[in-house]
This record gives sequence, C-alpha cells and structure tokens, in this order.
Amino acid sequence: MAYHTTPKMAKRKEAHRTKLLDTAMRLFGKHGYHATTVPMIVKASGSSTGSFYFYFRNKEDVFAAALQRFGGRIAEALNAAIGAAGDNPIRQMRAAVEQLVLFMARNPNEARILIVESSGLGPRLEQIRRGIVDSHARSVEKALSQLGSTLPRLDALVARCWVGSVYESVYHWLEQPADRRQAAKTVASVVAQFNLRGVGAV
Amino acid sequence: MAYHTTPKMAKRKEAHRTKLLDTAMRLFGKHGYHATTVPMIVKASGSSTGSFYFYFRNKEDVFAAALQRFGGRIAEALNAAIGAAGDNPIRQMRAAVEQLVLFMARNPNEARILIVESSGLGPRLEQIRRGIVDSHARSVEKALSQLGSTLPRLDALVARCWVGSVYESVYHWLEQPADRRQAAKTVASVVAQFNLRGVGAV
Amino acid sequence: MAYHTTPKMAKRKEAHRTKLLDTAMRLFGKHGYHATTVPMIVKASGSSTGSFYFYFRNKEDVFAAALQRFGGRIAEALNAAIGAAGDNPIRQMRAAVEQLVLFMARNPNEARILIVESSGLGPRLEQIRRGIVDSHARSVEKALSQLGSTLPRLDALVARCWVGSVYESVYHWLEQPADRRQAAKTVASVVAQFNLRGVGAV
Amino acid sequence: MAYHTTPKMAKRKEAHRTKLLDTAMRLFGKHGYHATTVPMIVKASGSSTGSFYFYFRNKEDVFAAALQRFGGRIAEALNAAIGAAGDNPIRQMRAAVEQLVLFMARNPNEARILIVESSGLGPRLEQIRRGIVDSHARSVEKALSQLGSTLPRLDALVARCWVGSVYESVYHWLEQPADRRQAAKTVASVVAQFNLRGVGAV
DNA sequence: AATGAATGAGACTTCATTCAT
DNA sequence: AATGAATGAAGTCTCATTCAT
Repeated sequence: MAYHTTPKMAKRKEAHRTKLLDTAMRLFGKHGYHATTVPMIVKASGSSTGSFYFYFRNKEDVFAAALQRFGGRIAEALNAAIGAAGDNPIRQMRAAVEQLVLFMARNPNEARILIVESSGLGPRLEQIRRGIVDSHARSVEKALSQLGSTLPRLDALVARCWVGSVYESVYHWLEQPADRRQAAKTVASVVAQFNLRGVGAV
Repeated sequence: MAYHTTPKMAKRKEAHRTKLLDTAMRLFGKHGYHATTVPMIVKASGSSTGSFYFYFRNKEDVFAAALQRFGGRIAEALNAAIGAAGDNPIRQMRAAVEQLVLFMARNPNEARILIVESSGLGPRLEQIRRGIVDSHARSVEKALSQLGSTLPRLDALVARCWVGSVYESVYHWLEQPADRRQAAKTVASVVAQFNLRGVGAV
Repeated sequence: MAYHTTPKMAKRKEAHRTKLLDTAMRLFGKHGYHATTVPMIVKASGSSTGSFYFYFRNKEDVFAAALQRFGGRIAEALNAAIGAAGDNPIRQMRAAVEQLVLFMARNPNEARILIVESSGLGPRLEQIRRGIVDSHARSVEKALSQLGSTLPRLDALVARCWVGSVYESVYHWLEQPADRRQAAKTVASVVAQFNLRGVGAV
Repeated sequence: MAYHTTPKMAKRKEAHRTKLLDTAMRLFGKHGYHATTVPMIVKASGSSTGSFYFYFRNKEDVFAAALQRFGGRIAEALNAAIGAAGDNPIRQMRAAVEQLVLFMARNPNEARILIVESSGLGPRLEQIRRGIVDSHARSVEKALSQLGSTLPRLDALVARCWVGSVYESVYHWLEQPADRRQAAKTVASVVAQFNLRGVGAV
C-alpha cells in the first residue's frame, strides 16, 4: 500500500534542495538579501517557485540555511587549524585568525553573507549570525584562558575585539575591487599580529 | 507676486528639513533601513510625502545624510577628546578609543545605523561608511605619527582592525539587554587597551 | 504652510472612491467574491492597484463597503414603503415583503452580493451580512408585535422564517436565466401571501 | 503480472475513497469551500495528493460528492419521517419540516455545507444544490397533493419559500453560540407551523 | 514651499493539478 | 493503486516615487 520513497528519489530530492541553496548563497553573496528575489533564485537554479517553497518555508529560511551552512564550515576549518597547530596556545591563536581570514578570502561570497549582509535582517537571522560569531569568539576565549593573562571577566570582551578586527578587515578586503586586493596571506598575517599583540601574547 | 526668501523663511525651511532628518535617524536606528518606509518617516515627523522629496532626493539620500551627520558628530567628539588629552600620544590614542566607545554608547540608535544598518546597501552608502571609518583611523594615525618611526605607519588594514574591534564590541554591547550590560567605561577601557597593544603602542 | 485640500480635490477623491466601489459591486455581483480579483476591479474602473489600496484596506474591505451600502439602501426603501402603507400592520407587512422583493429584483447584482455571495466569507463579512438580515427581521418583528398574535419569545424565529423565504425566493429567481424569470411583481405577491399566512395574518 | 481486482481490494478502495470524502465533508463544513485546501484534506485523512486525484476529478468534485451524499441522507430521513407520520397529510407535512430542522441540527457541519457554503460556487454545484432543495419541496408536494384540490399546487416559488424559511432559521440557529440556542424541537415546531400556515394547510 | 492623491512595478506566497516512479 | 515531488499561474499587497494643485 505504501509505495516507499526509493533511495534514488531521495537523492534527487536532496540534489534539488542543494541546487537551490547553492544558487541562493551565490546570489545573496553577490546582491545582498533584499536585492535577491525568490524569482531570481528560482530562475538561476532552473527550478520553480513551487519547488522553492516546497523546500524552504520562505526567503528568510534559505538565507538562514545558507548562513548556518557557512557557519558550520568555518567552525570545521577553524577546529582543524587549531588542532593542527599543536599545544602551544599562541600558535593555536595565530592559526585560528589566519585560517579564518584565509577561509573567508577563499569564499568571498559566503563571507559577504556573514559579514556584510546578515546584519539588520530581523531577530531570527540576527540570532543565527550571533551564534556563528559567538562560536568564533569562544574558540578565542578558550585559548585566551590558557594564557591566563587577562581577567576572566573580560575575556568575552577581548574575544569580541578579536573577532571584530577580523571581520572588519575582511569586510574591507572584500569591498576592494578584486584586482586591487592585497594577498590574502598578507592580510591574514597582519590581522593575526594585531590580535595577538592585542591580547598581550606577543 | 515674487516672494523673496526672507531669513525667517529660510530658518523655517531648515527646521523642516531637520525635523525630517531627525525622525528618519530615529526610525532607521530603531527598525533598520529596509523596514523604515518613507510613509513612516513622513507620518512620524508630521510632514508630507511631497515635502520629503523636496528636501531629499530619495530614501537613500536621507540615510546618507543621517550617516554623514553622525559621522561628523563622532569626528568632532573624537577631536575634542584627543585635544583634551594633552601631548602624550599614547594618552591621546586611548582617549580616542574610549571616546568612540562612549559616544556610541550614549547614542545607541545612531550607532546602530553606522555599525549594523549601513552595510550592504549599495556603493554610495558604502562609500560614506568607509569615509567615516577612515576618519576614525586618521584621528588615530595623527597621534601615532607623533610617536616617531619606532612604530609602523598605521596602514589601512591595521586601521580596520582598530575600528573593527571597536564596532564589534559596541555592537555586542548594544545587543545585550540594557540591564545586563557592563559599564560603558569598562568596555571603553578594555577595548582601548586591546587596540593600543594591537598597534604596538604599549 | 498648510495647503488645504480644496473642495474640488475632495470631490474628485470621493468620485474616485465611488468609481472603484461601484465597479467592485458590479463585478462581485457578476462573478462572486473569490472570482473577482483586485486587478479586475482596478482595470474595469480605469484606476490603479495603488489607488485601490489607498481607498480600501483590502479586498474584504470593498466587499464590506458594498454590502453595507446596499444594506443601507434596502433599509431606506423598506422604511419608506412601510411608512407609505399607513397604520394597518398587515398592510405594512405586505408592503415590506413586496418592497424587499421588488427592490432586489431591480438590483439583481447587489442582491446577489447579499444573498448568494456573502455567506461563508469569514467572520467580519458574516457579521455585516447578519446586521442587514437582522434589520429586515426586526422590521418584521416590530409589525408582528403589533398583531399580538404570536408568543413574543418566538417572534425572532418567525421573523427569520419570513426573511428566509424572501431570500431563497429571490435567490431562485436570480438563478434563472433572465428571459425565463417570472414577473417580479408576481413573485413579490406570492411571497407576501406566503409570509402573511405564515404569521397567521390572513 | 496482471493482478485482478479481488473483492478485498475493492473494499479497501472504497474505504479509501470514503475516508477522503468524510474528511473533506468535515473540513468543508468547518472552514468553507475556499478555505479548505486539497493539501488539508489529504493530510487530515492520511492519504496523498495522488490518491485524492485518483478518486476525485478535482476539488469541486469532492464538494459535489459531499453535497450529494448529504442530500441523499436528508431525503432518506425525510421520507422515513413522512412514512412514519401515518396517513394524515398535514401531520406528514409537519413531520417533514420538523425532521428537516432536526436532521440539520444533528448534523451542523453538513448543514453548513448545504446552507452556507454551497452558494456562489459556480453552475455545477448550483445545480446540485437546486436538486436537493427541489427534492425537499417534492416530499412536501406529495403530501400536499393528498389534501385535494382545495389547496393550490405547491409551485416552485412557494416551495422555495418553504425551504428558505427552514434554511434561514437553521442557519441563524447554527450561528448562535451553542449554549444560547433554543431547543431544536422548539425551532422545528415553530418553523413547521409557519410553513403549514404559509401554504394554507392550517 | 507644501500637500497628498496617484501610480505601477514587482515582491512574496499559495494551491490546484500533473506526472514520474 | 499509490505516492509525493514538481509546476507555475495567479493572487494580494507594499512602497518608492511623481505630479497636479
């Protein structure tokens, strides 16, 4: 009686959803949240309005999904980099900043979504954004706490400074026309230096 | 039949424009750029659509005016603070950061406009935002240059780090419920310390 | 400073609103509530979407306005007819039914709105419809009470029967193709006879 | 490979259809025709879109089926009541009205479908509605004809009055909050009295 | 200078229906 | 028989902007 969903169909379904999400991410990164319309996403991904609303509750929903996906990827990359940096907290922290900057430089569209486009879009998206930023900050806090150099009560604040300097730098970097940009490595290293000094680690 | 513009009329005119701009700033700070509509501004300021478009070219235009005005005020405050800090460049720089944080804490609505709402709104507003950020950096640079050549010139990137750490800290601070916020002074001082260390000035 | 709205402008405004309302009534009567779209109304009245929503909050709103306007007109006609029928309650009641039927027969479109299309459209419209029907019923109740022939507690119910028989008859009459319809006068007189007998007045 | 339809399968098939129809009736009665969507019906009955369109041509089709089924049930109940009323035509007629009112009072959801929701939905449903109404009238006519020629033949118009008074009364009764309703029996008896008098049978 | 009525492009979203599996 | 993914036409409504007065 119940004709079950075959694996093949499930795969197709997933692919369809992914196609929509990918397209949406690209367009959001390029034009921003408001300038990207559902018809645009639909057309660019060769899908249909109906399908779009079959896979996502609404426009905010895709944006949230895009944001979260990117947040997850960053967290992964960050943890991998920290893990690969050995036991030295200083080296860990430097690795974290550099990795963050480089990762964003390699994914400029997604970075734009997180840094530039995700502010001021209402509470739900604000919260997701916050979750991502917080997780970065916490990575730093953890390392900071091993240095034991600052007052614990203030670590959160310092972590915020740390994250802010990364974001604003990358923001600035992204806004430049691609051919006038400094090498991502240079940026990463300058920002890392600034931050490490900032926390008194150099 | 040709009524000449009397000073009194000019004054009224200016007042009308100011009223609109003030209202717009308040609403932009509260609801953000997109959620604030021209009808809202017009109604809240007791004016009319026609007048609005008499005084401003379009919606972007008021936002730009609001942003610039706030930028101007910050610059003033910053310069005053630096001037009052005596001749010691380090003290000047610390004063600059602290003043920036405190000023924003005192004008949360406007701060939101600059930090949260002015991103991703197209090239023109981007440029204005950049102008403001740059002017912050320049205030610092001036003090920095007096420290002599032992310190590296504050290049654009480091300036961004500096500004970014302030913005993100204030943003985070503003997002907290008012009764759970740390004292603005504490924030100011921690951020200042972070930044001074970051540029190698401590 | 305040350029006042001239009477001429006010007149135009009113005319514009009326044009929209008239058109809407015609279309609602012809196609029903759901099959009549805002674009249809707008196009048929030579106006614009924006104007439509300037004058009416939404589609339900025009329908409500149409319903209320028709209700008002009926009430007027009814009262006039009753007034002209002298002091005899029986003659008053007969006049009321006949007038109701004839009025609807003369305004078939509007009658359709009230009888056929205004049910099952949500609480607000339901309530307006009820208001109109109630006012008819009350006219009857009043006359009934002068006859003193039925139990007062039941008058409301009898009044309902009365109104129901009118509505359903007219409904039936309206559904017939225009060339196969009986003369309105005949309908009026048959229904009146039925109702007067029903209340025991004949 | 060619599976023949076994009786068991046929039964299941019928059950499936019935389940859909029952659910649809319930929802139509509760929310009305337009506010009830196919997805709603499908979900509430634990079926699937595909099955829905296997058993019914379209949405109008289920509504028609629901209407017809209810019409059939009413006719049955009506005939039974008339049959049980003995040979006295007057008593038969009274029984008919009373049964109609009581039956609807016992099936408020379905009654809503017939009285409130089936108007203004296009020619096909209009015709079904008319069929039901006519069949009510015919039940009465049969009894009436036994009274002999002293009474006028119940023509279509008078039949409509008869039915209309029942419908509007029940409608009104259904709209009342359940705890403020008069006893269904009282309503039935008053309406019967009204109608019998109306046709001159009392 | 000032008003506010007027415009219409276009955004988001729903839902009846089809069709490949 | 059954499933549910896919479609896209069409609906409602908002809002920046213009223009007659």
